[in-house]
Amino acid sequence: MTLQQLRYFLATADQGSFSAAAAGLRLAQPSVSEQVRLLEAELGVALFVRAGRTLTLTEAGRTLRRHAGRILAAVDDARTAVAEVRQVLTGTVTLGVFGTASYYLVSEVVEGFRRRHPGVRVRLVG
Amino acid sequence: MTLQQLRYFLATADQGSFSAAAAGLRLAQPSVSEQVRLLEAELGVALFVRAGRTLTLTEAGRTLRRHAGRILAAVDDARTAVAEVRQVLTGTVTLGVFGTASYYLVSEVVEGFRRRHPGVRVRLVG
DNA sequence: TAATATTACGTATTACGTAAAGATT
DNA sequence: AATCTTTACGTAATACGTAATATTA
Repeated sequence: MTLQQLRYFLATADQGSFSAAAAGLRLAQPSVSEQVRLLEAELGVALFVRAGRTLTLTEAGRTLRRHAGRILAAVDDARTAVAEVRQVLTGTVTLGVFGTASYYLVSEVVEGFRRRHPGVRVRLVG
Repeated sequence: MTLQQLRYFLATADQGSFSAAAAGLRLAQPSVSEQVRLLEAELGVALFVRAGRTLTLTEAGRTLRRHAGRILAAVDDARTAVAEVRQVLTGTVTLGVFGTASYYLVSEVVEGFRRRHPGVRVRLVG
């Protein structure tokens, strides 16, 4: 089970069609079909009932649909959370330091900070 | 971002080492390193600070760790839920039918049922 | 020097697209 | 006939392992 497969499955379930889902995902239909087929194979259940050209979700399909939505939402949350941290920890900090022994005193702290936050540029101004 | 990458990342964070994580996952170290590196590249943030041979999670890494745990748990939930449905909908139903016109009457219902639950074997006994 | 991480590179897997066939309305 | 799905197959991307290099305790 991959996130990609869950996305393709969800798009197909939403659209009720492989071709429509593929169009929305800007992919060829067979690619979408294949991934859904692989997902079904791994889970050991049919997710759709193919009756002619009409697709219907099975019970398993409806179940997975709910869970897939949750999973993909959690992935988006993760992205957002990390992006926010990156935002915060990607800038420049300018530090004014006065007094002779000061460099010594701050160097240790600054080094530790730099190690933990490599994305932040630390400028020391004497 | 793939589930695989999240698994490798989580294992590495838990073990505090690429080699230990790789051993646990029964993979070669470079494979694990590479996937984590790709994950960092996609997110645009370092997840670990490489200080010598010691790995430490960055702020972004700690954030992702929490979310990754949630995501992978949600995936397990999905698997379990689908497996339960499969369990229920993979058996044999034997239906005793009496009376002359009965087959006609039930056939429509049975066909609909079969369509919705292809995993269930339906036996009709006259 | 023993243990760990990174880099380099070849191989095997796999995701994708195009093309063709099958099926249904 | 037109639309959709599946099958078949070749190609490109990529995940993996082995080997070599670098780095540190």
